[in-house]
Amino acid sequence: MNILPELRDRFRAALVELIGNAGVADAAELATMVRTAQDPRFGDYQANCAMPLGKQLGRPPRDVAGEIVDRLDVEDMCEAPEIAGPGFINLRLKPEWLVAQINAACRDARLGVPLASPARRIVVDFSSPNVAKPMHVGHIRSTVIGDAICRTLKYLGHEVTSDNHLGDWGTQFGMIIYGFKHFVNRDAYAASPVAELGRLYKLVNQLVEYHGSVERLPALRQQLEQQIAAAQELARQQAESGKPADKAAKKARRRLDDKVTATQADIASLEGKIAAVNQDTEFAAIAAQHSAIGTAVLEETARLHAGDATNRQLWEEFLPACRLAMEQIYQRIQVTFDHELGESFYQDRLAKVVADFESHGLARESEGATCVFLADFDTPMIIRKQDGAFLYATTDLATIQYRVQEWQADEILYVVDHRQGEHFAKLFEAARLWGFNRTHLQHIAFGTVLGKDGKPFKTRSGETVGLVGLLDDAVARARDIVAANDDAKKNGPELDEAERDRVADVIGHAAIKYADLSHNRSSDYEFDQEKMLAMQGNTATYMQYSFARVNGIFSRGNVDIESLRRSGAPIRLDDSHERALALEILKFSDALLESVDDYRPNVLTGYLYELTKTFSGFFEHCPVLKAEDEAVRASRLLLCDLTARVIRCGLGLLGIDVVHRM
RNA sequence: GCGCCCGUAGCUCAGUUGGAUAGAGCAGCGGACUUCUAAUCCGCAGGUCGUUGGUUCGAAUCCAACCGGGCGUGCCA
Repeated sequence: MNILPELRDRFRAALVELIGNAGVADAAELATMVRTAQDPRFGDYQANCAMPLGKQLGRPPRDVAGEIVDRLDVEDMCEAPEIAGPGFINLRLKPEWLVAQINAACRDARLGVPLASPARRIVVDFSSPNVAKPMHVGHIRSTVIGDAICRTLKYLGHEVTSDNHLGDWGTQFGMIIYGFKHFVNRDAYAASPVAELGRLYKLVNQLVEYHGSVERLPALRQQLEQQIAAAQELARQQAESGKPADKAAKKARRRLDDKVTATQADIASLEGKIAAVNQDTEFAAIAAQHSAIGTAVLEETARLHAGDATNRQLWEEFLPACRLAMEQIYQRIQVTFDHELGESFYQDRLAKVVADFESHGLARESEGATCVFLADFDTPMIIRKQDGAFLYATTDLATIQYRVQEWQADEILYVVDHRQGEHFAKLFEAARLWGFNRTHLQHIAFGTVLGKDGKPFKTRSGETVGLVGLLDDAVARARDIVAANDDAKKNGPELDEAERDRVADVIGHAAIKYADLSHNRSSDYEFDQEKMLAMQGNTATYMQYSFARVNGIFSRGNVDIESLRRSGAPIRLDDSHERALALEILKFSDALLESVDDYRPNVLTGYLYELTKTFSGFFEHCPVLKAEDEAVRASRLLLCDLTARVIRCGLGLLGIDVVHRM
């Protein structure tokens, strides 16, 4: 049962009756102004629609509230509604209704969560790493958020297709092919292809950046001199004018100074890349031998795309190894995909996409490239480069066509970094012009993972942080915490070494996932290992602990919860903490709907946190095993069980496991 | 220059079509283990919601300007 939608329906009916077809206000919109009460003193739910309606009707809102209440049919669910303040309508659920609902949820394998109707066909595009590069911290968000969205949508009954749009056709393969041709260590490659390919990628990338830096540096230094000169000139002029510097003058100077600082930082970064090579005479010699590596890499890529036999064969040889390495990570974090159609899958469709755009007059040549010019955008979307190569915009268009035609997608979600916002805005507009205007396309944007310094999370040497190392680290920390806690137990340790390992594995991975999911996806967030493994606050560990604690009750009391569930023993809600817990459990359904409404998993984590806190209150005040009589004991055991089931289900929808002991 | 996003407690963050007294965790202070897991719980303290105006019964939320920060901005993805 979705409580909130049910109440809104009832209000809509009442509002339609009240305002009829007067056209003054939209009853459906006013009905959405029913929400959970902010303060328990106001009841369980409140409706705020009387104020705006009163305004529109030109009548006192309290009178309007009264008329809404007169027409409102909630007698089966709620106590008599109360009108408060300027015209709030406060609702309090009837105890007998709550009892009936919580008992129904207890008997329901879906915990009272109805299936969506109608179900939508939704394609979720997420994770999408470049297969030739090792996965790093930047891939966490897309993978974890996308996975949670898929799981939740599926649970709600939608037809979800998850697709990992792998980067398996880009320049990175040109790099590996070039590296393989010039630098491969055959023994290392035989021993571990992926490690050797990773080394080659890193090496070639570094050489490309080295030469690129050497090339750009003189111009950048010149630019710096000009900027410094401009800044000095401005300062001199302002000094000569004799006038005290006003706000605008100060701003102009600071703007120039900022430019100087930015250029200095760029130069320092380039110099760092150059120095890294030059410090090592052997490395410097290699760099000198491969001075044209930048263009050579692009040529290798072009040859691959053109069907060159050698490069094609190398690509076919490398790809399975790279994918296997990725699969291992996905397996480890328990993320699966229905499809993994990478960029290469669409390569023979790209020419037709461009031709289609041209023939429909949607694209035209500009500066040698084929461009789609769109209203509201200063720059065009380029779908074919001067040199004839296609871009990811082209692939994305082909992908939309495929997903709509082959999978009948009603909706396609792209769980991708917020920095690509403009790309997707253009892509969606271009797709609409192309004729895909019945498919809802949405960019599920997310912010950046930051380090302790508030800047994008990097290692001390400035490299991106590898995903495997990060996971290993989290599990190792979890292992220490599990051991310390188990050792400190009153009656001595309960877990053997194997179980400690297993628990640490679950908790460590959960901590990383949950930390990501519990933040509003559109915000940047600070990656803090200590904090995400903390046992207090809104962390996975805290939820898992609550779950384990419930299980502790069952095992200590030798309770066979399965048979108790089947026994049909009724749940009673006599204590206020029991009532609060039951209401929270019944809100699970609404939390899932809200979480999926704008694809924000943090709505679900927030709900679970509320649930566990409410459970703490119950646990504190309501003895379970030592309840006053058998009926109360059974009722409370079932409430504990329901709490555990919701936690397990909710965490499961976030891709997070539970453990029975910890 | 233009565009998008952000600014909430000492720190990290919630707060989403405008609702009643702005919430958590950490850090600080003070309590609670012979009683179902103290990885916990309870209490205290901590705020001009960047600033200034505006819209209205009501603004952290909407609008404008400004201040501060991030990102993007024609041939990478």
